[in-house]
Amino acid sequence: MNPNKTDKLSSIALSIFRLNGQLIEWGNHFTQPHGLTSARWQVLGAIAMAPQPPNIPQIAETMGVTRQGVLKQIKLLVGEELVQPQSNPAHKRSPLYVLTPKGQATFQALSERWRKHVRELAPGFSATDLDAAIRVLSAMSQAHSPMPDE
Amino acid sequence: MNPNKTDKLSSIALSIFRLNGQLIEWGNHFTQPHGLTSARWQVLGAIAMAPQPPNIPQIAETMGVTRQGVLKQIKLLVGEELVQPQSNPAHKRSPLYVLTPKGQATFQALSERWRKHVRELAPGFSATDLDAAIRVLSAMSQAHSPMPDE
DNA sequence: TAAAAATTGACAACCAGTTTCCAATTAAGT
DNA sequence: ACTTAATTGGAAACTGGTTGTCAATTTTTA
Repeated sequence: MNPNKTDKLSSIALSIFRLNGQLIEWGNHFTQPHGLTSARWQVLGAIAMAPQPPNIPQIAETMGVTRQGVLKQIKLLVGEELVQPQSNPAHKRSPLYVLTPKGQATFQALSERWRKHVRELAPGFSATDLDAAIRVLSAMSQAHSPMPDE
Repeated sequence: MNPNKTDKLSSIALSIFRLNGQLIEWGNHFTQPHGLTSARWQVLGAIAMAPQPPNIPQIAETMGVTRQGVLKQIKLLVGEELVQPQSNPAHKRSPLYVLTPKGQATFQALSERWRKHVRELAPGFSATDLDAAIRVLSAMSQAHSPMPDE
């Protein structure tokens, strides 16, 4: 076999960059009919999937971005009445966020469309390949995780 | 049927987003001693690896970004004297770009450090897993490639 | 060959993320 | 309990990408 492992890793890194751009672009078109973007869809999902209503740093943590990045999207989502702050008994300044009924409806509709899309894609993939890909991505993530605070 | 495959694809999509951010961040630290960033390193690489000196749209094509995005980085790279425009016989307004000696030295040093880094990582990965990951990423890329111009 | 279409660089406006500050709040240490 | 440290929202400046528009240049086509 031709490219050695180091070349394969390099090629995967470049694929990640390219695919990230493609997925964001694709998601922008996908969510446009619902008045959303890839970024806001992700935040909506992080709130919807959280076991408890999360505050901003918790959303940022699960998404792997900074809390400032989440903050900007949250303000927009609140403005669009898809998300609502909820007073936090444990922290006066840091509200918890929940989906409004409109937000729930939007997220549910998007989830349905997304699942349908992925179901159509799935037959093109082998389950063992997918497992292998998950192993590789998770190991790369581990290997390039942020430095311990210096 | 295999209801797991759809979940696996979803989880891979989220991994892509997270890993993209991590790799960019990691690359910024990695290239900082050379006065570069992830973005400029990638452009430098696209020029270094091209079989012929490319113009801006060609660089954009191989990187999977827009020519405007490349344009901004190119202006910076030219300003830092890592890259040089070269008059294009075939197009008066669209120069071809080559690395300056300084640019070659920088890219070579970075390549060496990168290969070393990846060689250290490689033993943690199975070659068949890497091949599977490449298949998955390439299929996902195919499935979400930009719509044919409408 | 002349006219229409596509390509290209340049610039501006925007989106989504980052870092860097700051002030308010909460948590920890003594 | 008091002081200090860590967390948090907020705003600003910056990076790196996008789209859109425009004028200059190919390229195509009629």
